[in-house]
Amino acid sequence: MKIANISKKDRIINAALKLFSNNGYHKTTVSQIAKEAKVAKGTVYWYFDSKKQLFQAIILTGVERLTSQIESRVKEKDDVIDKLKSIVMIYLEFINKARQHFKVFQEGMIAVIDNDFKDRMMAFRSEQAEFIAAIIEQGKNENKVRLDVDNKDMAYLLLSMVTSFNDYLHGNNDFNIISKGDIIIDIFLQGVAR
Amino acid sequence: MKIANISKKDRIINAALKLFSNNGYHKTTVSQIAKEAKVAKGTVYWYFDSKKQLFQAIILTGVERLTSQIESRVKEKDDVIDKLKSIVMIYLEFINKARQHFKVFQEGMIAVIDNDFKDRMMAFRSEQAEFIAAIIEQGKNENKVRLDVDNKDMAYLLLSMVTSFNDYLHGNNDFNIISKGDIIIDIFLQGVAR
Amino acid sequence: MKIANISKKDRIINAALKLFSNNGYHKTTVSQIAKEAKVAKGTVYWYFDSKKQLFQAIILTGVERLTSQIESRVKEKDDVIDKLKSIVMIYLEFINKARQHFKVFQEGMIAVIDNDFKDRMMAFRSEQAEFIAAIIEQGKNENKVRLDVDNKDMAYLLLSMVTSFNDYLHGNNDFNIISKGDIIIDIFLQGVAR
Amino acid sequence: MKIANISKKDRIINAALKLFSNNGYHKTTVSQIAKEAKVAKGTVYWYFDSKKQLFQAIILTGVERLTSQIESRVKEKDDVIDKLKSIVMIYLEFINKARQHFKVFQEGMIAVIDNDFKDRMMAFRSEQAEFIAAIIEQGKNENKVRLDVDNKDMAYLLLSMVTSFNDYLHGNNDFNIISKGDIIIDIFLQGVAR
DNA sequence: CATGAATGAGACTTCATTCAT
DNA sequence: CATGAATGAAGTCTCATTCAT
Repeated sequence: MKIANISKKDRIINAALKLFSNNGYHKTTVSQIAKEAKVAKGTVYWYFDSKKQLFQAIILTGVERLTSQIESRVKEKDDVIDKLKSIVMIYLEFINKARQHFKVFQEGMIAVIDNDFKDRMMAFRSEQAEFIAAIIEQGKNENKVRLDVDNKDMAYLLLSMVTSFNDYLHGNNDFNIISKGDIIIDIFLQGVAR
Repeated sequence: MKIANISKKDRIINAALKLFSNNGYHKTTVSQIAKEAKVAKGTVYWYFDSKKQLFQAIILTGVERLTSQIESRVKEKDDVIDKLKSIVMIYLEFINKARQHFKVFQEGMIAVIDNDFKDRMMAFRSEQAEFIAAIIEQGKNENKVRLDVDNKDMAYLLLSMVTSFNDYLHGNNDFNIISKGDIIIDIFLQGVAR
Repeated sequence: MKIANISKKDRIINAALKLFSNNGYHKTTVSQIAKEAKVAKGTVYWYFDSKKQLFQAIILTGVERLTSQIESRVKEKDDVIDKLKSIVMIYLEFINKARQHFKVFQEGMIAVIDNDFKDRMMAFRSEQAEFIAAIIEQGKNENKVRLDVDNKDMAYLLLSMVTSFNDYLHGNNDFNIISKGDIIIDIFLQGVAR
Repeated sequence: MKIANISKKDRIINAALKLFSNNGYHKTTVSQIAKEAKVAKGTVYWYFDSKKQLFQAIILTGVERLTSQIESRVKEKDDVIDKLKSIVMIYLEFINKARQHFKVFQEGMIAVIDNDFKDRMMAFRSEQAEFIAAIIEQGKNENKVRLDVDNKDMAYLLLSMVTSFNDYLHGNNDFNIISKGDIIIDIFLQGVAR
C-alpha cells in the first residue's frame, strides 16, 4: 500500500521531470505525464493539485536538495577558498547529475509560469547569493579577497559563472561539465589578465 | 501608405514585445497582442505567418541589432582590453535599453518554443563566443591574457558574467545595470582574490 | 458504462450523419454536431481524432455494411440474373434506408475532402465493379450475357443505373426508390428498344 | 480597355475553374484564384459578387453551352435513335473536353454549397430528362421503344449511364471516354442479356 | 486510491469580404 | 477599374481539470 503509493507518486514525478526537461512546461501535457508514468490521468490529480503545483514541487525538491548539500558540505571546510570551491563543485555536480532538474529549474526562473512562483525563485537565488556573500565577507576579513567590490555583487558573479558552460550540454550528453570547475574558480579568483 | 503599414506592423511588434516580455510566450495570446496593438486579430496574421514566427522575428531583430553594434564598435578599438570592455558595455546597454527584448531573448534560449529555433539561438551564442575568443587570442599574443585557459571557455565565462545582475532588474525598473560594467570587466580580468 | 460510452459515441455518429447529409461536410461544424448529439465539443474529439476522421468513419461503416450484405446475399443465389437483381435491390434498399449515409457517401466520392480518402473510395468502387464483373463473366459462360462488351464496363454501367433515380429523393422523403428496382434490372438486361 | 477587361474576367474564370476542379469549392480560396489569375483579390470582387456567385457563373456557363449544343445538334437528326446517340455523344464530348467544368458541375449537384442553387441544378437535370423523355415518347410513337416503361424513368437511366465511366478519368488524363459512347447507347437500347 | 470518459473555455488560425487609395 | 491591407466572424482543435464509478 504505502510502497505502492510512493512508487506511483515517484513515477509521476520522474515522468514529469523527464517531460518538462525535454519539452518544457507548456508543451508537456498532463496526459503525457500520466502515460509516461503509466497511471491514469486522474491519479496525477490525486497526488498533485494541478500541473503547476507538480512543476513547483519538482523544482522545490531539487532546490532543497541543492541547498542542504551546499550547507552541509561547506560546513566541513574552514578555508574561504575551499568553501567557494565546494559551492562551485556542488553546483556543477547538481547540473551534471540532475541535468533534467536543472533545465526545469531554469525555465522556472526565466519563463513566466506563475508570478508568485517566480518571486520565490528570485528570493531563493538571493538567499544563495547572501550565503556566498557571507563567505566572501569572511574572505575579506582574512585578507584573502579584495575589499573594493560589494560582497553580493561578487556572489552573483560567481553564481553566473557556474552556468557558463551549460550550452555545451545541449545535445551532448557525455560532456563532463564538472571538469570546468577548476577553470571557473580560478578565473573567479585570479581573473584572465596576465 | 508605406508609413501606415510600417506603423501598423510596428505596433504589432511593440505590443508583442511588451506582452511576451511581461507574461512570456505561452501566456501571451494573439488576441491580446492584437488588442494591445489596436488592430484586428487577422492583421497580425497579415504581417506574420504565426505567433511563433512573430516571436522569432522579434528576437532576430534584437539579435541582429546587438550583433551589428558589437561588430562596429569593437572595430573602433585597438586594445584588447578596450575591446572586451566595449562588448560588456554594449551588452549591458542592450539589456538596459531593450530590457523587454532581453527577457524575450532569454525565454527563446531556455524554454522550448521551437527546437529548430533553439538550435539557431545556441548557434548564435556560439558565434558570439567565437568572436570574443578571437579577441582573447589576440590578447594572448600581446601577452595580456593568461595562456593556460581555453579561449572559448573564457569567452563563455564573460558572456555569463554579463547577465549576473539581471535579477536586480526584476521588479525594479530604475536599477542602472550599466553601472555594473566596471565590476564585471575588472573581476573578469583580475579576479576577486587579493 | 460500456453501454453509456457506446451510446455517446453513437449519438455523435448519428448527429454527424444527419448534419453531413443535410448540409454537407463543409457547412457542418463540430460545434453543431456536439450540440445535436448533446455532448460537449471535446467529447467529439475524445472519440474521433478530427472532423475528417469522423466523416470517414461514418462512410466506412456504411461501406462495410453494404459490402457484407452484398456478399452474403449474393451467395444465396445460383442464377446469374438473380445475383444481379440482388445487387440492385441491396443498393436500392441501402439508398432507401440509409439515405443519409448515401448522400454523405456521394460527397465523399465527388467533393475533395481528402485526396487519400478519395482514392480509397475509388478503389472501393472499383472492387464493387470487379465483383459484379465476375458475375457477368459467369453469365457469359452460361450463355446468358452478350459476349461483345467488356465485363467491367457492364458492371460500371449497372452501378450507375442504380443511382439514376436519386434525384427523386431530393425533398421528397416518401418516394419509394425500391420500386424502381425492376425497371433498372430489366432495362439493364433487355434495353429500351423494341 | 474592353479587351483588357474581358481578358481579366476570363483569367479569373479560368483560374477558378482550374482550382475548383482540382481542389473543390471549399478548399479553393479567393486569394488562390486571384493569384492564379494574376489579379488582385479585390478585382475578383469587381467582376463577381461573391465566391459563390463565381462558382455558379462557371457552372451556368457550362450548362448553357451544353444545353444549346444538345438542342442544336438534336434538331439536325430525324431518327429517334440518332437523336439519343447524339445526346450521349455530346455529353461525352462535354465531359471529355470540359473535364474541369464537369467536376465542378458534379460538386454543385452533390455537395451543399447553396440550397437554392442545388434546387436549380436539380431543375436543370429534370429539364434535361424531360427533353430526353420527349424524344423517347417519339420513339414509342414510332414503335421503336418499348411501351411498358415510363419515359422519364428511361431518360434518367440514360443520363446516369452517360457518367458510368467517369471513374476512369480519375488520375488518368489520356483515357478517351468518348470511345465508350457506342457501348452506352447499345446497352441502353439492347440490354446486356443474350 | 484509481480510473478515464467527459467537459468547455479558450487558443490559434483562416478566409470571404470591404474599402481607402 | 484595380489594388491589397485590413477586418472579424467563425472554425478546428487542445488540454487542464472534474467526477461518477
